[in-house]
Amino acid sequence: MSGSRTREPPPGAVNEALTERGRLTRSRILDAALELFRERGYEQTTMRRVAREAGVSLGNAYYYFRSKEHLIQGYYARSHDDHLAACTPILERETGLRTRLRGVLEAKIATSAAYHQFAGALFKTAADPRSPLSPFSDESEPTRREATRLLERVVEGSDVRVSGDLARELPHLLWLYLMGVILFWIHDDSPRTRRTYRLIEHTSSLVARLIRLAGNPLLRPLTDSTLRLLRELREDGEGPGRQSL
Amino acid sequence: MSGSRTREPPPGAVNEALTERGRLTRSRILDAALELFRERGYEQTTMRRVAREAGVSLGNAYYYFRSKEHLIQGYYARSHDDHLAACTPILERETGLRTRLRGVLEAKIATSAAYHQFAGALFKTAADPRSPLSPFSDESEPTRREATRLLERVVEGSDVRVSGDLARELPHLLWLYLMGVILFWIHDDSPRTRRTYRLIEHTSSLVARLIRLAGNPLLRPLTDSTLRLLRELREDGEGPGRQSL
DNA sequence: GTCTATAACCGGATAGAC
DNA sequence: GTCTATCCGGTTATAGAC
Repeated sequence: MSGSRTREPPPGAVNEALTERGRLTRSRILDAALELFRERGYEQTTMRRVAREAGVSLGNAYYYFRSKEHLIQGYYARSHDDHLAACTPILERETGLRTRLRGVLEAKIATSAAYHQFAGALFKTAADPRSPLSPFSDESEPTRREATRLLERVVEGSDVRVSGDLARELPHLLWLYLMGVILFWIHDDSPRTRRTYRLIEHTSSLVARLIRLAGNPLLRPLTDSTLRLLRELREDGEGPGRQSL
Repeated sequence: MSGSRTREPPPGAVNEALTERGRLTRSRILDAALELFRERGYEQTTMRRVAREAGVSLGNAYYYFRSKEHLIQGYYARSHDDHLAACTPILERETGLRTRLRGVLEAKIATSAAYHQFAGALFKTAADPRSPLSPFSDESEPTRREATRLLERVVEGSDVRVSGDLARELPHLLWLYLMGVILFWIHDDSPRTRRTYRLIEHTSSLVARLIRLAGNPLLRPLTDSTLRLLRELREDGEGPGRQSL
């Protein structure tokens, strides 16, 4: 509200401007935070405790992370890296679209398992459109782009050929699909999130079949309208931000 | 944490056990809160201020609303009532599925317009699966059921005939679709949320066409798998809660 | 038993000294 | 870059008035 940003903004996610000691301190704080998040969840973890575990003062923790929420960015980055690593063997081995899709989705859930409880609280702040943590925000753009790129590889490396317009939009649509699966997973309290795996098993097959059908004459008008809609929505955003759905 | 609920739980959403004066006080508090939310948003509204505007003490406000978040339940109820009222003429007049669907969705957005900014913050707490405010929570079941019922009327009153299995699942699917539109709206910062209206215009048409196509032999297997999946997911929830997606 | 008011507590966030 | 001292607002405890 009373926005008078007189001084340099705190480092935040960017490590570049930090000294060697600074980078170390920052990483100590982040490690402590992630461990506490895993152990007792987000809400139950106080900034005071994070600072204490990391061996720094409260104010110092705020020097490196503008807010408690900003600690979550660290989680995002790490999570995506884990996911990428887990996907590589699948994408190198498999060629079936359904199998590739399923493997990538399952890998996301599997690598996130330890943070299932935590992810609920995480999503709470992520859902706020004004939060930099929103998956739709400008600040999340790099991670979002990387994830979309991964989904592009899923299609490209498969034995299914997709035509021009659809090929362009498909990665974005699949990213939305991934978001939906994650949303489901967050709400899934079945043992070992069994239901999410079932959801993935069935929907990956559905989605793969749909993609194959998209070019069929019966569905052609529907496919075209959908693609036109997506393009329009992407284009008519005014001002900066929020353009890429 | 130290949970010793020795006394009766505060009234909360249920008005029944209140005296006339109590009901009045409660409503004064809610009115004050909603006005402040509209004026300055959720975060910027303090409980102290709400109490002051309503002419009661801070403690008194907490007597009627367990937490700041619980004030939001009042918003939900009022919002749904407004929506219902705005829908009635449309549902009585129109018979085309596309038109009915579009009208109902547009009514939701139009009646919520004044709370657009507020809704962002609202969604923040609503996205937490453990929050009673989550649209998927047990506590939201009544409102969810009413909304689903409304969408059932959209289909039933139309000139499109839908077969047994699909007819049963369709209202739930349309409710999910509505949630998706609301999610988009929350993130939509175009002037007068123009993009959301465009989204509704196009997707209502798409969805209506899809519903008509669902019975087609080409799509039959896909339709059937989808319905089977939905039934399965609904059924294999263990324990109470979270059963109805 | 129904309701109101006051005084804390606790944790996220900030200011400013070193 | 790091600390200490505060602020501020959600929440709770509790004392009592009707």
